[in-house]
Amino acid sequence: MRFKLNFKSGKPVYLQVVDQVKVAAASGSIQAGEPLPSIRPLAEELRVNRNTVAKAYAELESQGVIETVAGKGSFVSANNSPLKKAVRLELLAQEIDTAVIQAHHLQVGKAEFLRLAEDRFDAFQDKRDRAATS
Amino acid sequence: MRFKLNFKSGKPVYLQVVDQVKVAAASGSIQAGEPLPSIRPLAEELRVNRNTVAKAYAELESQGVIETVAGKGSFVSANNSPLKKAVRLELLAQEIDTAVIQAHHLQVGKAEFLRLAEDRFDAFQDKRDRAATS
Amino acid sequence: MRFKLNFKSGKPVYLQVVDQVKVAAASGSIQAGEPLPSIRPLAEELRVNRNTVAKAYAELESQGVIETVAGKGSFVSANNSPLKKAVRLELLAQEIDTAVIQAHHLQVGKAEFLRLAEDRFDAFQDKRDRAATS
Amino acid sequence: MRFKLNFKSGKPVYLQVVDQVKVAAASGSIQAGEPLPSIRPLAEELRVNRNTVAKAYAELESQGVIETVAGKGSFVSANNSPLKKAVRLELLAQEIDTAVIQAHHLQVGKAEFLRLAEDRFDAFQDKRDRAATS
DNA sequence: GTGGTCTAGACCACC
DNA sequence: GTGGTCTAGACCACG
Repeated sequence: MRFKLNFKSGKPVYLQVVDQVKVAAASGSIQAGEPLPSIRPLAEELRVNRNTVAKAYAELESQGVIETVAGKGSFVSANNSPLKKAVRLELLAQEIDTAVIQAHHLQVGKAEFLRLAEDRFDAFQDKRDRAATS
Repeated sequence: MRFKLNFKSGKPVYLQVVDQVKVAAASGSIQAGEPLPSIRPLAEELRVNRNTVAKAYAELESQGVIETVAGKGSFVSANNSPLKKAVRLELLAQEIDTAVIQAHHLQVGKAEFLRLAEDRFDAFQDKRDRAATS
Repeated sequence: MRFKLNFKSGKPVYLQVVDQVKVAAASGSIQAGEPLPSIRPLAEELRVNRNTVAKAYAELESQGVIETVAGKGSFVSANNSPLKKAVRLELLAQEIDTAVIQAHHLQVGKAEFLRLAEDRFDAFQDKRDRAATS
Repeated sequence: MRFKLNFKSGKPVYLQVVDQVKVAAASGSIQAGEPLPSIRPLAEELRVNRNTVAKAYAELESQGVIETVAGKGSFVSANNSPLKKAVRLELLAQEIDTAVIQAHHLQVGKAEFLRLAEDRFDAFQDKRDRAATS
Protein backbone atom coordinates (compact mmCIF):
# COMPACT_ATOMS: atom_id res chain seq x y z
CA MET A 1 0.00 0.00 0.00
CA ARG A 2 1.44 3.30 -1.06
CA PHE A 3 -0.10 6.49 0.20
CA LYS A 4 -0.06 9.72 -1.68
CA LEU A 5 -0.99 12.91 0.12
CA ASN A 6 -1.83 16.27 -1.31
CA PHE A 7 -1.17 18.91 1.32
CA LYS A 8 -2.41 21.74 -0.86
CA SER A 9 -5.83 20.39 -1.75
CA GLY A 10 -7.35 21.60 1.49
CA LYS A 11 -8.88 18.16 1.97
CA PRO A 12 -8.08 16.98 5.50
CA VAL A 13 -5.08 14.70 5.51
CA TYR A 14 -6.80 12.15 7.68
CA LEU A 15 -9.67 11.88 5.18
CA GLN A 16 -7.21 11.38 2.36
CA VAL A 17 -5.81 8.42 4.27
CA VAL A 18 -9.32 7.12 4.94
CA ASP A 19 -10.24 7.29 1.28
CA GLN A 20 -7.09 5.59 0.11
CA VAL A 21 -7.46 2.73 2.56
CA LYS A 22 -11.10 2.32 1.55
CA VAL A 23 -10.23 2.28 -2.12
CA ALA A 24 -7.43 -0.21 -1.51
CA ALA A 25 -9.76 -2.45 0.49
CA ALA A 26 -12.57 -1.99 -2.02
CA SER A 27 -10.40 -2.84 -4.99
CA GLY A 28 -9.05 -5.91 -3.27
CA SER A 29 -5.46 -4.70 -3.28
CA ILE A 30 -5.54 -5.19 0.49
CA GLN A 31 -7.00 -8.51 1.54
CA ALA A 32 -9.22 -9.13 4.56
CA GLY A 33 -7.21 -9.90 7.68
CA GLU A 34 -4.13 -8.24 6.30
CA PRO A 35 -2.47 -5.77 8.68
CA LEU A 36 -2.33 -2.09 7.86
CA PRO A 37 0.86 -0.15 8.46
CA SER A 38 1.30 0.72 12.13
CA ILE A 39 0.39 4.24 13.09
CA ARG A 40 3.83 5.53 14.01
CA PRO A 41 5.80 4.33 11.00
CA LEU A 42 3.08 5.43 8.63
CA ALA A 43 2.90 8.85 10.24
CA GLU A 44 6.64 9.18 9.85
CA GLU A 45 6.54 8.13 6.22
CA LEU A 46 3.78 10.62 5.47
CA ARG A 47 5.50 13.40 7.46
CA VAL A 48 2.43 13.80 9.56
CA ASN A 49 1.60 13.70 13.26
CA ARG A 50 0.78 10.32 14.80
CA ASN A 51 -2.66 11.54 15.74
CA THR A 52 -3.58 12.36 12.18
CA VAL A 53 -3.08 8.76 11.15
CA ALA A 54 -4.74 7.56 14.35
CA LYS A 55 -7.78 9.67 13.52
CA ALA A 56 -7.96 8.15 10.05
CA TYR A 57 -7.79 4.63 11.49
CA ALA A 58 -10.40 5.48 14.12
CA GLU A 59 -12.72 6.71 11.39
CA LEU A 60 -12.11 3.57 9.35
CA GLU A 61 -12.88 1.42 12.37
CA SER A 62 -16.11 3.31 13.07
CA GLN A 63 -17.06 2.64 9.44
CA GLY A 64 -16.32 -1.04 9.87
CA VAL A 65 -13.60 -1.09 7.25
CA ILE A 66 -10.83 -2.13 9.62
CA GLU A 67 -10.51 -3.57 13.10
CA THR A 68 -7.91 -2.34 15.51
CA VAL A 69 -6.49 -4.08 18.56
CA ALA A 70 -4.55 -1.94 21.03
CA GLY A 71 -1.01 -3.15 21.29
CA LYS A 72 -1.35 -5.34 18.20
CA GLY A 73 -2.25 -3.24 15.21
CA SER A 74 -5.03 -2.61 12.71
CA PHE A 75 -6.42 -5.16 10.30
CA VAL A 76 -8.76 -5.13 7.33
CA SER A 77 -12.20 -6.38 8.32
CA ALA A 78 -13.46 -9.64 6.91
CA ASN A 79 -16.84 -8.53 5.65
CA ASN A 80 -15.56 -6.18 3.00
CA SER A 81 -16.25 -7.89 -0.26
CA PRO A 82 -14.55 -6.12 -3.15
CA LEU A 83 -16.93 -3.61 -4.60
CA LYS A 84 -19.09 -4.52 -7.53
CA LYS A 85 -17.98 -3.11 -10.83
CA ALA A 86 -20.85 -0.64 -10.99
CA VAL A 87 -19.86 0.85 -7.67
CA ARG A 88 -16.23 1.09 -8.70
CA LEU A 89 -17.18 2.93 -11.85
CA GLU A 90 -19.35 5.26 -9.84
CA LEU A 91 -16.40 6.21 -7.65
CA LEU A 92 -14.26 6.78 -10.69
CA ALA A 93 -16.93 8.84 -12.41
CA GLN A 94 -16.77 11.38 -9.59
CA GLU A 95 -13.08 11.94 -10.21
CA ILE A 96 -13.58 12.23 -13.93
CA ASP A 97 -16.38 14.74 -13.45
CA THR A 98 -14.09 17.16 -11.69
CA ALA A 99 -11.69 16.90 -14.60
CA VAL A 100 -14.54 17.53 -17.03
CA ILE A 101 -15.57 20.64 -15.18
CA GLN A 102 -12.00 21.88 -15.17
CA ALA A 103 -11.87 21.24 -18.91
CA HIS A 104 -14.94 23.37 -19.37
CA HIS A 105 -13.55 26.21 -17.35
CA LEU A 106 -10.35 26.08 -19.33
CA GLN A 107 -12.32 25.95 -22.54
CA VAL A 108 -10.86 22.65 -23.66
CA GLY A 109 -13.02 20.74 -26.12
CA LYS A 110 -14.05 17.13 -26.14
CA ALA A 111 -11.53 15.86 -28.66
CA GLU A 112 -8.65 17.51 -26.88
CA PHE A 113 -9.93 16.32 -23.51
CA LEU A 114 -10.11 12.70 -24.61
CA ARG A 115 -6.71 12.84 -26.25
CA LEU A 116 -5.23 14.21 -23.05
CA ALA A 117 -6.96 11.51 -21.01
CA GLU A 118 -5.42 8.82 -23.20
CA ASP A 119 -1.99 10.43 -23.03
CA ARG A 120 -2.02 10.61 -19.25
CA PHE A 121 -3.27 7.05 -18.89
CA ASP A 122 -0.47 5.78 -21.10
CA ALA A 123 2.09 7.88 -19.28
CA PHE A 124 0.96 6.42 -15.98
CA GLN A 125 1.20 2.87 -17.29
CA ASP A 126 4.70 3.52 -18.62
CA LYS A 127 5.82 4.87 -15.30
CA ARG A 128 4.46 1.85 -13.46
CA ASP A 129 6.07 -0.56 -15.89
CA ARG A 130 9.43 1.08 -15.53
CA ALA A 131 9.09 1.02 -11.74
CA ALA A 132 8.22 -2.68 -11.82
CA THR A 133 11.24 -3.49 -14.00
CA SER A 134 13.76 -1.65 -11.91
CA MET B 1 -19.96 32.29 -14.57
CA ARG B 2 -21.40 29.18 -12.99
CA PHE B 3 -20.09 28.24 -9.55
CA LYS B 4 -20.08 24.71 -8.24
CA LEU B 5 -19.35 24.13 -4.57
CA ASN B 6 -18.45 20.88 -2.93
CA PHE B 7 -19.31 21.06 0.74
CA LYS B 8 -17.99 17.59 1.41
CA SER B 9 -14.49 18.03 -0.01
CA GLY B 10 -13.22 19.69 3.14
CA LYS B 11 -11.73 22.45 1.03
CA PRO B 12 -12.75 25.82 2.48
CA VAL B 13 -15.70 27.19 0.60
CA TYR B 14 -14.20 30.62 0.20
CA LEU B 15 -11.14 29.07 -1.47
CA GLN B 16 -13.35 27.13 -3.85
CA VAL B 17 -14.87 30.41 -4.94
CA VAL B 18 -11.42 31.99 -5.27
CA ASP B 19 -10.16 29.15 -7.42
CA GLN B 20 -13.15 29.15 -9.70
CA VAL B 21 -12.95 32.87 -10.31
CA LYS B 22 -9.25 32.57 -11.00
CA VAL B 23 -9.72 29.73 -13.45
CA ALA B 24 -12.53 31.60 -15.18
CA ALA B 25 -10.39 34.70 -15.47
CA ALA B 26 -7.36 32.72 -16.57
CA SER B 27 -9.25 30.81 -19.23
CA GLY B 28 -10.78 33.95 -20.60
CA SER B 29 -14.34 32.90 -19.86
CA ILE B 30 -14.54 36.13 -17.89
CA GLN B 31 -13.03 39.09 -19.72
CA ALA B 32 -11.07 41.93 -18.10
CA GLY B 33 -13.38 44.68 -16.95
CA GLU B 34 -16.35 42.38 -16.75
CA PRO B 35 -18.27 42.61 -13.45
CA LEU B 36 -18.47 39.72 -11.03
CA PRO B 37 -21.77 38.83 -9.37
CA SER B 38 -22.56 40.97 -6.34
CA ILE B 39 -21.87 39.43 -2.95
CA ARG B 40 -25.43 39.12 -1.67
CA PRO B 41 -27.05 37.47 -4.71
CA LEU B 42 -24.09 35.15 -5.13
CA ALA B 43 -24.16 34.17 -1.46
CA GLU B 44 -27.84 33.44 -1.81
CA GLU B 45 -27.34 31.37 -4.94
CA LEU B 46 -24.56 29.36 -3.31
CA ARG B 47 -26.50 28.95 -0.04
CA VAL B 48 -23.60 30.39 1.84
CA ASN B 49 -23.10 33.18 4.36
CA ARG B 50 -22.37 36.58 2.84
CA ASN B 51 -19.17 36.77 4.85
CA THR B 52 -17.86 33.73 3.06
CA VAL B 53 -18.27 35.29 -0.36
CA ALA B 54 -16.89 38.57 0.90
CA LYS B 55 -13.85 36.73 2.17
CA ALA B 56 -13.31 35.14 -1.23
CA TYR B 57 -13.56 38.51 -2.98
CA ALA B 58 -11.19 40.10 -0.48
CA GLU B 59 -8.70 37.33 -1.13
CA LEU B 60 -9.05 37.79 -4.87
CA GLU B 61 -8.51 41.51 -4.56
CA SER B 62 -5.42 41.03 -2.41
CA GLN B 63 -4.09 38.74 -5.11
CA GLY B 64 -4.75 41.36 -7.75
CA VAL B 65 -7.17 39.19 -9.68
CA ILE B 66 -10.10 41.53 -9.26
CA GLU B 67 -10.65 45.13 -8.31
CA THR B 68 -13.46 46.29 -6.08
CA VAL B 69 -15.01 49.72 -6.40
CA ALA B 70 -17.10 50.70 -3.42
CA GLY B 71 -20.72 51.09 -4.42
CA LYS B 72 -20.12 49.77 -7.92
CA GLY B 73 -19.04 46.19 -7.60
CA SER B 74 -16.07 43.97 -8.37
CA PHE B 75 -14.38 43.70 -11.73
CA VAL B 76 -11.75 41.47 -13.26
CA SER B 77 -8.39 43.20 -13.36
CA ALA B 78 -6.88 44.13 -16.69
CA ASN B 79 -3.49 42.54 -16.35
CA ASN B 80 -4.69 38.97 -16.41
CA SER B 81 -3.96 37.78 -19.92
CA PRO B 82 -5.70 34.51 -20.74
CA LEU B 83 -3.39 31.59 -20.29
CA LYS B 84 -1.64 30.04 -23.23
CA LYS B 85 -3.07 26.78 -24.40
CA ALA B 86 -0.09 24.74 -23.19
CA VAL B 87 -0.52 26.08 -19.69
CA ARG B 88 -4.23 25.35 -19.71
CA LEU B 89 -3.62 21.78 -20.77
CA GLU B 90 -1.05 21.44 -18.04
CA LEU B 91 -3.60 22.44 -15.43
CA LEU B 92 -6.11 20.02 -16.84
CA ALA B 93 -3.57 17.22 -16.93
CA GLN B 94 -3.23 17.43 -13.18
CA GLU B 95 -6.92 16.76 -12.72
CA ILE B 96 -6.88 13.90 -15.16
CA ASP B 97 -3.92 12.34 -13.43
CA THR B 98 -5.82 11.95 -10.19
CA ALA B 99 -8.61 10.22 -12.09
CA VAL B 100 -6.06 7.93 -13.72
CA ILE B 101 -4.64 6.96 -10.36
CA GLN B 102 -8.11 6.30 -9.03
CA ALA B 103 -8.78 4.11 -12.07
CA HIS B 104 -5.69 2.09 -11.29
CA HIS B 105 -6.67 1.61 -7.66
CA LEU B 106 -10.11 0.48 -8.76
CA GLN B 107 -8.57 -1.78 -11.38
CA VAL B 108 -10.31 -0.13 -14.28
CA GLY B 109 -8.57 -0.64 -17.63
CA LYS B 110 -7.73 1.89 -20.32
CA ALA B 111 -10.62 1.13 -22.65
CA GLU B 112 -13.16 1.40 -19.90
CA PHE B 113 -11.52 4.53 -18.53
CA LEU B 114 -11.67 6.32 -21.85
CA ARG B 115 -15.23 5.24 -22.48
CA LEU B 116 -16.22 6.59 -19.08
CA ALA B 117 -14.38 9.85 -19.75
CA GLU B 118 -16.33 10.32 -22.97
CA ASP B 119 -19.61 9.47 -21.29
CA ARG B 120 -19.09 11.99 -18.54
CA PHE B 121 -18.00 14.70 -20.91
CA ASP B 122 -21.13 14.21 -23.00
CA ALA B 123 -23.31 14.11 -19.91
CA PHE B 124 -21.86 17.41 -18.77
CA GLN B 125 -22.49 19.04 -22.15
CA ASP B 126 -26.06 17.77 -22.17
CA LYS B 127 -26.71 19.19 -18.76
CA ARG B 128 -25.31 22.60 -19.75
CA ASP B 129 -27.35 22.66 -22.94
CA ARG B 130 -30.55 21.87 -21.09
CA ALA B 131 -29.77 24.55 -18.51
CA ALA B 132 -29.14 27.11 -21.24
CA THR B 133 -32.41 26.25 -23.00
CA SER B 134 -34.57 26.53 -19.93
CA MET C 1 -21.28 29.68 38.29
CA ARG C 2 -17.77 29.61 39.60
CA PHE C 3 -15.39 26.98 38.36
CA LYS C 4 -12.55 25.61 40.41
CA LEU C 5 -9.90 23.53 38.69
CA ASN C 6 -7.29 21.31 40.22
CA PHE C 7 -4.42 20.97 37.78
CA LYS C 8 -2.51 18.57 40.00
CA SER C 9 -5.20 15.96 40.55
CA GLY C 10 -4.47 14.22 37.27
CA LYS C 11 -8.18 14.28 36.52
CA PRO C 12 -8.68 15.64 33.02
CA VAL C 13 -9.54 19.31 33.12
CA TYR C 14 -12.39 18.91 30.69
CA LEU C 15 -13.99 16.29 32.98
CA GLN C 16 -13.67 18.60 35.95
CA VAL C 17 -15.65 21.16 33.99
CA VAL C 18 -18.20 18.54 33.02
CA ASP C 19 -18.69 17.46 36.62
CA GLN C 20 -19.05 20.97 37.92
CA VAL C 21 -21.62 21.91 35.32
CA LYS C 22 -23.54 18.73 36.04
CA VAL C 23 -23.50 19.36 39.77
CA ALA C 24 -24.59 22.95 39.24
CA ALA C 25 -27.43 21.83 36.98
CA ALA C 26 -28.34 18.99 39.32
CA SER C 27 -28.44 21.19 42.37
CA GLY C 28 -30.56 23.73 40.60
CA SER C 29 -28.00 26.50 40.92
CA ILE C 30 -28.21 26.80 37.14
CA GLN C 31 -31.75 26.87 35.82
CA ALA C 32 -32.99 25.25 32.61
CA GLY C 33 -32.66 27.54 29.63
CA GLU C 34 -29.98 29.61 31.28
CA PRO C 35 -26.88 30.21 29.16
CA LEU C 36 -23.53 28.79 30.16
CA PRO C 37 -20.43 30.94 29.89
CA SER C 38 -19.19 31.14 26.30
CA ILE C 39 -16.28 28.92 25.46
CA ARG C 40 -13.63 31.56 24.88
CA PRO C 41 -14.14 33.74 27.95
CA LEU C 42 -14.42 30.68 30.16
CA ALA C 43 -11.26 29.21 28.71
CA GLU C 44 -9.47 32.45 29.39
CA GLU C 45 -10.73 32.63 32.94
CA LEU C 46 -9.65 29.06 33.60
CA ARG C 47 -6.28 29.59 31.88
CA VAL C 48 -7.00 26.71 29.58
CA ASN C 49 -7.17 26.20 25.85
CA ARG C 50 -10.45 26.91 24.10
CA ASN C 51 -10.67 23.31 22.95
CA THR C 52 -10.57 21.96 26.46
CA VAL C 53 -13.72 23.84 27.36
CA ALA C 54 -15.24 22.97 23.99
CA LYS C 55 -14.62 19.29 24.70
CA ALA C 56 -16.34 19.58 28.07
CA TYR C 57 -19.35 21.26 26.49
CA ALA C 58 -19.46 18.65 23.72
CA GLU C 59 -19.47 15.91 26.34
CA LEU C 60 -22.24 17.66 28.24
CA GLU C 61 -24.29 17.97 25.08
CA SER C 62 -23.84 14.30 24.26
CA GLN C 63 -25.09 13.53 27.75
CA GLY C 64 -28.12 15.72 27.19
CA VAL C 65 -27.24 18.11 30.00
CA ILE C 66 -26.89 21.17 27.79
CA GLU C 67 -27.82 22.21 24.29
CA THR C 68 -25.47 24.19 22.12
CA VAL C 69 -26.24 26.34 19.11
CA ALA C 70 -23.34 27.36 16.88
CA GLY C 71 -23.00 31.11 16.82
CA LYS C 72 -25.34 31.53 19.78
CA GLY C 73 -23.99 29.69 22.80
CA SER C 74 -24.74 26.79 25.12
CA PHE C 75 -27.81 26.46 27.29
CA VAL C 76 -28.95 24.17 30.08
CA SER C 77 -31.41 21.58 28.78
CA ALA C 78 -34.99 21.69 29.94
CA ASN C 79 -35.47 18.12 31.06
CA ASN C 80 -32.98 18.22 33.90
CA SER C 81 -35.07 18.19 37.00
CA PRO C 82 -33.03 18.93 40.10
CA LEU C 83 -31.81 15.68 41.57
CA LYS C 84 -33.76 14.01 44.30
CA LYS C 85 -32.24 14.31 47.71
CA ALA C 86 -31.23 10.67 47.83
CA VAL C 87 -29.24 11.04 44.64
CA ARG C 88 -27.58 14.20 45.90
CA LEU C 89 -26.50 12.47 49.08
CA GLU C 90 -25.16 9.58 47.03
CA LEU C 91 -22.94 11.95 45.07
CA LEU C 92 -21.73 13.54 48.26
CA ALA C 93 -21.08 10.18 49.91
CA GLN C 94 -18.53 9.38 47.22
CA GLU C 95 -16.53 12.46 48.09
CA ILE C 96 -16.71 11.74 51.78
CA ASP C 97 -15.57 8.18 51.23
CA THR C 98 -12.30 9.31 49.74
CA ALA C 99 -11.73 11.48 52.78
CA VAL C 100 -12.52 8.56 55.06
CA ILE C 101 -9.98 6.38 53.26
CA GLN C 102 -7.39 9.10 53.56
CA ALA C 103 -8.14 9.36 57.26
CA HIS C 104 -7.55 5.65 57.63
CA HIS C 105 -4.25 5.80 55.80
CA LEU C 106 -3.17 8.69 57.97
CA GLN C 107 -4.34 6.83 61.07
CA VAL C 108 -6.79 9.49 62.09
CA GLY C 109 -9.56 8.22 64.33
CA LYS C 110 -13.28 8.81 64.14
CA ALA C 111 -13.54 11.54 66.75
CA GLU C 112 -10.73 13.53 65.22
CA PHE C 113 -12.14 13.00 61.73
CA LEU C 114 -15.55 14.31 62.64
CA ARG C 115 -14.12 17.25 64.50
CA LEU C 116 -12.05 18.16 61.48
CA ALA C 117 -15.09 17.79 59.22
CA GLU C 118 -17.02 20.24 61.36
CA ASP C 119 -14.12 22.68 61.47
CA ARG C 120 -13.72 22.72 57.73
CA PHE C 121 -17.44 23.09 57.13
CA ASP C 122 -17.58 26.09 59.44
CA ALA C 123 -14.47 27.58 57.87
CA PHE C 124 -16.06 27.29 54.46
CA GLN C 125 -19.25 28.96 55.61
CA ASP C 126 -17.29 31.80 57.17
CA LYS C 127 -15.38 32.37 53.97
CA ARG C 128 -18.59 32.45 51.94
CA ASP C 129 -20.25 34.84 54.34
CA ARG C 130 -17.31 37.21 54.23
CA ALA C 131 -17.28 37.05 50.44
CA ALA C 132 -20.98 37.86 50.33
CA THR C 133 -20.58 40.84 52.63
CA SER C 134 -17.73 42.40 50.73
CA MET D 1 -1.24 -2.43 52.94
CA ARG D 2 -4.51 -2.37 51.05
CA PHE D 3 -4.54 -0.67 47.67
CA LYS D 4 -7.63 0.86 46.19
CA LEU D 5 -7.58 1.94 42.55
CA ASN D 6 -10.05 4.19 40.84
CA PHE D 7 -9.94 3.52 37.12
CA LYS D 8 -12.50 6.18 36.36
CA SER D 9 -10.79 9.09 38.07
CA GLY D 10 -8.51 9.74 35.13
CA LYS D 11 -5.55 9.86 37.49
CA PRO D 12 -2.78 7.63 36.13
CA VAL D 13 -2.89 4.27 37.84
CA TYR D 14 0.82 4.23 38.52
CA LEU D 15 0.52 7.56 40.35
CA GLN D 16 -2.33 6.23 42.45
CA VAL D 17 -0.04 3.43 43.59
CA VAL D 18 2.77 5.90 44.25
CA ASP D 19 0.52 8.12 46.34
CA GLN D 20 -0.86 5.29 48.39
CA VAL D 21 2.56 3.90 49.19
CA LYS D 22 3.76 7.36 50.14
CA VAL D 23 0.78 7.98 52.40
CA ALA D 24 1.21 4.57 54.02
CA ALA D 25 4.89 5.23 54.63
CA ALA D 26 4.23 8.75 55.85
CA SER D 27 1.53 7.68 58.26
CA GLY D 28 3.66 4.93 59.66
CA SER D 29 1.32 2.15 58.61
CA ILE D 30 4.30 0.72 56.77
CA GLN D 31 7.47 0.79 58.85
CA ALA D 32 10.96 1.48 57.53
CA GLY D 33 12.64 -1.69 56.33
CA GLU D 34 9.36 -3.44 55.79
CA PRO D 35 9.03 -5.12 52.38
CA LEU D 36 6.50 -3.98 49.80
CA PRO D 37 4.48 -6.54 47.86
CA SER D 38 6.36 -7.98 44.89
CA ILE D 39 5.48 -6.54 41.50
CA ARG D 40 3.86 -9.58 39.93
CA PRO D 41 1.46 -10.54 42.73
CA LEU D 42 0.52 -6.93 43.28
CA ALA D 43 -0.13 -6.39 39.59
CA GLU D 44 -2.32 -9.45 39.59
CA GLU D 45 -4.25 -8.32 42.66
CA LEU D 46 -4.82 -4.88 41.14
CA ARG D 47 -5.72 -6.30 37.69
CA VAL D 48 -3.08 -4.15 36.14
CA ASN D 49 -0.12 -4.69 33.84
CA ARG D 50 3.15 -5.52 35.60
CA ASN D 51 4.80 -2.57 33.87
CA THR D 52 2.40 -0.23 35.56
CA VAL D 53 3.38 -1.41 39.04
CA ALA D 54 7.03 -1.46 38.03
CA LYS D 55 6.67 2.15 36.91
CA ALA D 56 5.20 3.09 40.27
CA TYR D 57 8.01 1.42 42.16
CA ALA D 58 10.61 3.04 39.92
CA GLU D 59 9.05 6.41 40.63
CA LEU D 60 9.06 5.71 44.36
CA GLU D 61 12.69 4.69 44.26
CA SER D 62 13.66 7.81 42.33
CA GLN D 63 11.91 9.83 45.01
CA GLY D 64 13.82 8.00 47.72
CA VAL D 65 10.72 6.59 49.34
CA ILE D 66 11.68 2.97 48.80
CA GLU D 67 14.81 1.03 47.97
CA THR D 68 14.89 -1.87 45.61
CA VAL D 69 17.39 -4.72 45.96
CA ALA D 70 17.63 -6.86 42.85
CA GLY D 71 16.46 -10.38 43.58
CA LYS D 72 15.24 -9.47 47.04
CA GLY D 73 12.42 -6.98 46.64
CA SER D 74 11.54 -3.42 47.54
CA PHE D 75 11.72 -1.93 51.03
CA VAL D 76 10.65 1.29 52.64
CA SER D 77 13.60 3.62 53.08
CA ALA D 78 14.84 4.46 56.56
CA ASN D 79 14.83 8.23 56.37
CA ASN D 80 11.08 8.62 56.16
CA SER D 81 10.04 9.58 59.61
CA PRO D 82 6.29 9.32 60.13
CA LEU D 83 4.66 12.66 59.64
CA LYS D 84 3.80 14.79 62.60
CA LYS D 85 0.16 14.82 63.50
CA ALA D 86 -0.36 18.41 62.38
CA VAL D 87 0.92 17.57 58.91
CA ARG D 88 -1.30 14.52 58.71
CA LEU D 89 -4.35 16.54 59.62
CA GLU D 90 -3.41 19.11 57.04
CA LEU D 91 -3.39 16.46 54.33
CA LEU D 92 -6.72 15.17 55.47
CA ALA D 93 -8.22 18.65 55.61
CA GLN D 94 -7.64 19.01 51.88
CA GLU D 95 -9.75 15.95 51.17
CA ILE D 96 -12.48 17.08 53.49
CA ASP D 97 -12.57 20.49 51.87
CA THR D 98 -13.48 19.04 48.51
CA ALA D 99 -16.34 17.17 50.18
CA VAL D 100 -17.47 20.38 51.84
CA ILE D 101 -17.52 22.20 48.52
CA GLN D 102 -19.50 19.39 46.97
CA ALA D 103 -21.95 19.58 49.85
CA HIS D 104 -22.43 23.25 49.18
CA HIS D 105 -23.05 22.70 45.48
CA LEU D 106 -25.58 20.03 46.31
CA GLN D 107 -27.18 22.27 48.92
CA VAL D 108 -26.58 19.90 51.78
CA GLY D 109 -26.55 21.56 55.20
CA LYS D 110 -24.10 21.18 58.03
CA ALA D 111 -26.14 18.78 60.16
CA GLU D 112 -26.76 16.46 57.24
CA PHE D 113 -23.15 16.70 56.13
CA LEU D 114 -21.81 15.69 59.53
CA ARG D 115 -24.30 12.89 59.88
CA LEU D 116 -23.28 11.54 56.49
CA ALA D 117 -19.60 11.83 57.43
CA GLU D 118 -20.20 9.75 60.54
CA ASP D 119 -22.23 7.19 58.62
CA ARG D 120 -19.54 6.71 56.00
CA PHE D 121 -16.80 6.47 58.59
CA ASP D 122 -18.68 3.75 60.46
CA ALA D 123 -19.47 1.93 57.23
CA PHE D 124 -15.80 1.90 56.33
CA GLN D 125 -14.81 0.53 59.72
CA ASP D 126 -17.43 -2.20 59.47
CA LYS D 127 -16.19 -3.25 56.06
CA ARG D 128 -12.61 -3.42 57.32
CA ASP D 129 -13.57 -5.42 60.34
CA ARG D 130 -15.50 -7.93 58.30
CA ALA D 131 -12.57 -8.24 55.87
CA ALA D 132 -10.18 -8.86 58.75
CA THR D 133 -12.42 -11.54 60.25
CA SER D 134 -12.88 -13.49 57.04
C1' DG E 1 7.01 -1.88 20.12
C1' DT E 2 1.30 -1.17 19.92
C1' DG E 3 -2.99 2.02 20.14
C1' DG E 4 -5.56 5.64 23.28
C1' DT E 5 -6.28 10.26 25.53
C1' DC E 6 -5.71 15.08 26.93
C1' DT E 7 -4.34 19.56 25.85
C1' DA E 8 -3.20 23.11 22.50
C1' DG E 9 -2.94 26.31 18.39
C1' DA E 10 -4.69 27.71 14.00
C1' DC E 11 -8.24 28.16 10.78
C1' DC E 12 -13.08 27.91 9.27
C1' DA E 13 -18.20 29.17 8.82
C1' DC E 14 -21.71 31.74 10.66
C1' DC E 15 -24.22 35.79 13.56
C1' DG F 1 -18.79 37.82 18.78
C1' DT F 2 -20.41 32.29 18.51
C1' DG F 3 -19.19 27.08 18.12
C1' DG F 4 -16.68 23.43 14.97
C1' DT F 5 -12.59 21.00 12.87
C1' DC F 6 -7.85 19.64 11.77
C1' DT F 7 -3.30 19.01 13.13
C1' DA F 8 0.12 18.45 16.74
C1' DG F 9 2.83 17.19 21.01
C1' DA F 10 3.10 14.82 25.32
C1' DC F 11 1.83 11.24 28.29
C1' DC F 12 -0.47 6.87 29.46
C1' DA F 13 -1.44 1.63 29.58
C1' DC F 14 -0.31 -2.53 27.65
C1' DG F 15 2.73 -6.45 25.17
